[in-house]
Amino acid sequence: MSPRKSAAEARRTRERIIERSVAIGSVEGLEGLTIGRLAADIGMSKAGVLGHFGTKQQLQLAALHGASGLFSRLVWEPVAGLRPGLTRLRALCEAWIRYLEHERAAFPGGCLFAAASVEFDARGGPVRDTVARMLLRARRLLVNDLRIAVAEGELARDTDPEQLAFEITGLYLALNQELQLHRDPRAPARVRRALDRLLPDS
Amino acid sequence: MSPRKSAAEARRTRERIIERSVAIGSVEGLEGLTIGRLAADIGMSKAGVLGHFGTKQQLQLAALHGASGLFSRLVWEPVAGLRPGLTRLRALCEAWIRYLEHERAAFPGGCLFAAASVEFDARGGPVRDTVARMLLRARRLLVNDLRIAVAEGELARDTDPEQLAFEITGLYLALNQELQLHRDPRAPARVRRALDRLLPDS
DNA sequence: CCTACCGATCGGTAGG
DNA sequence: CCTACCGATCGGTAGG
Repeated sequence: MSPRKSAAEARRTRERIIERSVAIGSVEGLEGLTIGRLAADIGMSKAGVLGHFGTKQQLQLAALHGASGLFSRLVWEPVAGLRPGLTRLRALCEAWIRYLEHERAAFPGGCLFAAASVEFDARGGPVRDTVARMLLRARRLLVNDLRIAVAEGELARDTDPEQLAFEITGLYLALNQELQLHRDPRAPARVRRALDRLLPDS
Repeated sequence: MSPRKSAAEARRTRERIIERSVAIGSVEGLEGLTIGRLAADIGMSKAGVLGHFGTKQQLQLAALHGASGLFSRLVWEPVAGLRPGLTRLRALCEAWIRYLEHERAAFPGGCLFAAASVEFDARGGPVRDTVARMLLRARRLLVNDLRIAVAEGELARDTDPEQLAFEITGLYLALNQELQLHRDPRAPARVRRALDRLLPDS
């Protein structure tokens, strides 16, 4: 029997569980993420894992919030202080590419949001709603800087920010598929070429 | 005890099982497609279902081949006879949009290939390989007509067919996500606008 | 945080 | 194509 842990230790354990959940979820999906497999991976009992979250659904939501925090820290925060508009937008897009390309430790199965999106898109419930909300929030980062770029005259006046954000989203989905399914390392260069055309110097 | 069926009846039963498997797999994924659920849906016993395929993996492969046949019949065959090059390419793209937009009966959870791609991209095995092969085959349809269009002078000489096919793939992935996850009916129009820019009249 | 346990369901098999 | 069954694993709970 393990001794009761302090609140700080319990929090650290919770973080470790979430980190593993994100990694497993990216490979097996958030439904394929089972308590038993997770517990064995971490070296805990099922009840010990579940005690931190209550239900599997709460664990799935915690994994999504963990992945969202990773995106914020690795993609958004490094560029948030740059000049709003085309400058920040380009840096954001580049950071996003690197995130999909290099975060194999956190996401061995590719972007968790791309995976969870198709896994839950035909269901109801809080997991699906959370995935949808987080993806829209990420897209809003694109739309926001696109609007500023148009207002500042950095992009053509007739640019449709929502349209362009949709197309950029497609590039990231294609990038994820190309890296994960086809293991084609040329994909990042393809995205950069497409972005150069979508976001031209005016 | 049901009487033994004729070979023709058995074949029809097999088709019915595959049709349901494609629909369930599009919603629950090909792992979430369980023999028990499928059997209950069809009104058969588990052993009766499994007898047609042997293993779950063979059932998954049969579902993929069924969906591939659907794509051939609904997307490729109607345009295959058109003039190769830009004409056929545009018709192919439009048929592809309608297929994602309207085939809710066959794919209530969205395109089975998009779903299976993220579900299996981090694993090995024949299901993953089959998904990858089928997606590449579909992309080859795009690349093929893009090459012809360039050779015929219908697209700019410096067009990169592989690059353009990659970008079009991204549009379809974004379309699938937008329709399934966000339920946004404006998505098909967005894809058409993007395609008009990617495949301009020269 | 653990052990011990619950009913339900999983993929699959035997035998007819 | 069925019934009856297998061991394994699922999410979750009781109790400490």
